[in-house]
Amino acid sequence: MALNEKPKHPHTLENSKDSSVFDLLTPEELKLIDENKHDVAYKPGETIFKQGTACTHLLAFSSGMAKIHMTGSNERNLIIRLIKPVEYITGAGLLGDNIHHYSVTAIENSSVRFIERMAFIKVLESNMRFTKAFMRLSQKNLISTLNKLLNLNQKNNQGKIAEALLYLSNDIYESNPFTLNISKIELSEMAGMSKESTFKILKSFDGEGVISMSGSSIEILNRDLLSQISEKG
Amino acid sequence: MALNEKPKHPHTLENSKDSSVFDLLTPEELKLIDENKHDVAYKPGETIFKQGTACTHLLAFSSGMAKIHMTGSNERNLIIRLIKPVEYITGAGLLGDNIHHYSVTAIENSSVRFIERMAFIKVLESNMRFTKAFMRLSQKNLISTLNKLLNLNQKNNQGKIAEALLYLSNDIYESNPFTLNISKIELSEMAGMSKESTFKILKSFDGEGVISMSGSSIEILNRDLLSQISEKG
DNA sequence: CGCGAGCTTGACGTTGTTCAACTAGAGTGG
DNA sequence: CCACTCTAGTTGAACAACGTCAAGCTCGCG
Repeated sequence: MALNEKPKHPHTLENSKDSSVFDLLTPEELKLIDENKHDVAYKPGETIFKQGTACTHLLAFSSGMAKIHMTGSNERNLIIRLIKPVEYITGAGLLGDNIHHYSVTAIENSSVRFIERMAFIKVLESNMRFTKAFMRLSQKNLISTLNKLLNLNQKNNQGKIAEALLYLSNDIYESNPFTLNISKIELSEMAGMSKESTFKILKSFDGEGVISMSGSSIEILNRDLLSQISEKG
Repeated sequence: MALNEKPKHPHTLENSKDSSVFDLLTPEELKLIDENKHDVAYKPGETIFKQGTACTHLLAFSSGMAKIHMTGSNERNLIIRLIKPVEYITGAGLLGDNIHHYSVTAIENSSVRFIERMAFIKVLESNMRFTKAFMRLSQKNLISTLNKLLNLNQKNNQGKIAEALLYLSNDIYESNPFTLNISKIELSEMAGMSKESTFKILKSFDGEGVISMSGSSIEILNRDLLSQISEKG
């Protein structure tokens, strides 16, 4: 937390209201974690871990913002979702094949706590409330991935952009208007389409009065219509 | 198992070699499960549970075959994956919001064991080896969902069909040639595209000697080329 | 017998990607 | 300090991919 020099978006800090599953631990368990962790600070654009590498630590994302993304055989990039504190990241392989199945890259100055796999597993073994809370978090991630799968597959490009804008306003920035801390190219990678299509659709939304956009700041003017576009898409 | 009158595809039974996580339970734990379960038999096409309904049981899929699928706001259907025994199904909400986030429908005569949520949670609490094994299975599901997300988003239709055929041959039927027990419309829902495109691509693969298809039986003739199409797609 | 579902094919139009060209700003090295 | 380069952003035109529509076919079932 102390590592985060000057967060551009103060709301990321407010979100520490998301109570951490680690609050469920006993002092001894916290001590075990504490003896088997290290903290690292990242600047925007820096890779926290990369898809395909060995997965040996649980990540506690403490401050800043990051993106979870994947690369397929065609070198194109898909952003699965954005990460805000406090979030725990397993790389989808921590308890299985010990391989990271996606990459995580910092978007803002961020601090991350790396907790050694065995210490994490020991705590899982000793604290069932923690384990159950952790399983609930995992299920939430699965649900959001399933919804993303459905949305990207079934919606047209307008629907995908509408969806992405609502996601950013509701879940990430929790404000309206909001200022993007990701490039519009990254927005296109979130929506799973070409950057050109993204620009054109944003422009048309702006022209039709659904949103108002200037530079990287966006205001949703007609939330109902945007929701409809996202639904019908 | 006894419920499955006449499986069309004997390989589904052979797959009981997938050792069940329930083998890790003690006699007392098995007794608890046994006292809080019921078994149901399904015919092809019957709904086992539906997206949006309350999620109160863990499903142990014991015999037959089924599909996990989702429906979006546009009424179109997407098949997430196929289910063979033995597999455990949480509806993605068993430990979280207690809502099924996808539907499961039988493809063949199938038998399913419904285990009451609280009995399952009690066993989780009493048996950490079981819990860890269960978490590993959950991560495997997440990984396959993430890969599906990437594939459907980044591959062209030829690549999607190639992928689907390889999945069916390698993971589902574990044979070549194989006979589809799903319709080609369902194949198109697996690949996330229109049925017409599916037909045309299958026909072109057949014409080019990549596969040989007659009715619902398909043989992969050039696995390397099919893999390449799936990769490049 | 008739109906509906799956299947099949071709024509057509839309959507969305690709390509190409250009601007602006940030960072680099001479 | 200027030229150079690289990336993000922006737009339009051309093209390809894909979905939709329409028509007809077969088969199993009521």
